[in-house]
Amino acid sequence: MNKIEIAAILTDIGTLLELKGENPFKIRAYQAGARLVEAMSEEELDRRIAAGTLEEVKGIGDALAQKITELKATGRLGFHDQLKASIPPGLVEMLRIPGVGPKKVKALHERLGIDSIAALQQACAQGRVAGLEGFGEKTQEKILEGIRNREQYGRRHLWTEAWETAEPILAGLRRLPQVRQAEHAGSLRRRLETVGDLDFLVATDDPKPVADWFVAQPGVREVTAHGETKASVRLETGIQADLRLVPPAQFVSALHHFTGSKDHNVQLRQRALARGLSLSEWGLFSAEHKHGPSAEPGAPRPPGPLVAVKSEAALFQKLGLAYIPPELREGLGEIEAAEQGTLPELVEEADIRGVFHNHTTASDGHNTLEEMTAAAQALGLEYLGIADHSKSSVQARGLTEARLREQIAAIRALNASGRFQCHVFAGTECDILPDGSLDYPEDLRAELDYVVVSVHSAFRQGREDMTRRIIRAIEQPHVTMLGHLTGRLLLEREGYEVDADRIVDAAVARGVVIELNASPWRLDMDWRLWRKAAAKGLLTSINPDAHRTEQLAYYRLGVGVARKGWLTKAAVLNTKPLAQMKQWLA
DNA sequence: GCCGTTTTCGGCCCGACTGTTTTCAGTCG
Repeated sequence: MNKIEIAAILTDIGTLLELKGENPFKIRAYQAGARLVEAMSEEELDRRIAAGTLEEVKGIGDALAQKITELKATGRLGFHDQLKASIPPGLVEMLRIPGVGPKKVKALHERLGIDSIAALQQACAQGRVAGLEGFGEKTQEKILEGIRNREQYGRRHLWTEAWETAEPILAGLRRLPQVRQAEHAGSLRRRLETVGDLDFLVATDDPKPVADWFVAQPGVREVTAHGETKASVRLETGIQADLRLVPPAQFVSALHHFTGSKDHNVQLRQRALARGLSLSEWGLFSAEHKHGPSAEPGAPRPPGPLVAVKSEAALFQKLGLAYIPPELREGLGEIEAAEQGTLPELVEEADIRGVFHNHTTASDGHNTLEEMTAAAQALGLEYLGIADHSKSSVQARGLTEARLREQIAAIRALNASGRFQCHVFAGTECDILPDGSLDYPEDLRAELDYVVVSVHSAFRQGREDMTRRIIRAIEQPHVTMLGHLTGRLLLEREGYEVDADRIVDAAVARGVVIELNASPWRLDMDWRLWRKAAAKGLLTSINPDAHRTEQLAYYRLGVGVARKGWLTKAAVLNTKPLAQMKQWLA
């Protein structure tokens, strides 16, 4: 059983315990355990299990260590099985309805015998839910609405889609006279590959007109909250947007707070407490009153003196930390690194000098070689790598060997013509065949400036076969880089299963690059794997995989993801200027 | 269930909004 599966079971235990009404801190311990397991590499997990050192990880104690070990060894956990058997599966599903949490599910189940979404819908329609203590007409109506829209509401959104929705709203907010400052926050600002909802933050002394404007925008389908400090709407696309309104003095702490992630915030607040401070969206306060002798349980806490901060950097500094860029705020070790001064100097958009892996009309692209070159030059890029599909990708009009030779000649001629300053590298996206051999022979690969190798067929081979197939492919001569490691399409299709650790090791050993495919649907290899891979010496190339001129700019999206993966300029091949790039490829 | 330069027991991050209440529980982020 791998770490993802183990983490999923720990999370499931947490959910089931919630439905049982268990101690919330016990539930949190399971959830935290799941995240810790996920954040470990497979190797580290194996090593710790074998050595019995799981408990050295802060947040994993006796009970979790034993359960994780049992799951790894047997793939099962008696505790989980029993728990699962004691709770109807429909109850877990009911949790996905907005406004319905564990307490409500428990009440519905115990008092009305409701054990599925279908039964709940029926009970609401019959008016039985409104009569329940703690429920009412509005709750019943909200549940019905939530059931009707649950597919659309539950969906996450591609980062680009969220960005395109958010930008005009942010611009609108900034135009309002009452707005001093406005920013987006949340996973959009952290550049997570998918975004659940949009978070906007506004500094203002006069919140009401701003909130009123927000809920009255075109495209708002439903207003779910409308208060003095917060307004929430559901947009026509199903995406939820939250607006937070704070006085200008609180803007910094609120921006930090709503940028998150949750894990990062929890860790930072714990750090604040350990230093006698209390951190919330309202600012950084002295916390002595909380632990002082006069503090009574349940008594309202007057805030201690405010510790003034003018910027996020100053906020981190007050807590003894270097500035942590938003992309890194995932609670995955950035606070420790900021404390030790070992945060990386992250790659930036301006560092990118050229882009590899792009398609033309020769295969399944929509623009010609010349159009793509002109567009790359317009973006200020020094070089463009063409990589059309190889012959086995028939559906993508993959090039025969003869056609590829023609294309190489055309690219050489274009470079010689002097029509563009932007240099074009002749490459291919060569299929990795099911047995790990390559779609073009060695002599043809040798004629190219670079070779990307990718899997486009036989996705269902299984983890071991797929891993061996890819490793065999990258160990052949004249292979420059591996394309999209897992072939995933975000929100559409899971990637094929691979042992990323072994492939990374093989790539490092052969000096092969693994691409960071920057298409918004792919963003593959996943950012969570890059930090460790780069530490092993792996080089990446941020590749737009453009099929039309506008998509060349996807490299910017890739830079955001590379930053999430802690990558520096030195870890990214296509930050090299043209002359160095030519040398490197020679 | 986890954890300890206050503690091996008694805490565990913090606050807003809604709806159902008349002082607060549940949900959410």
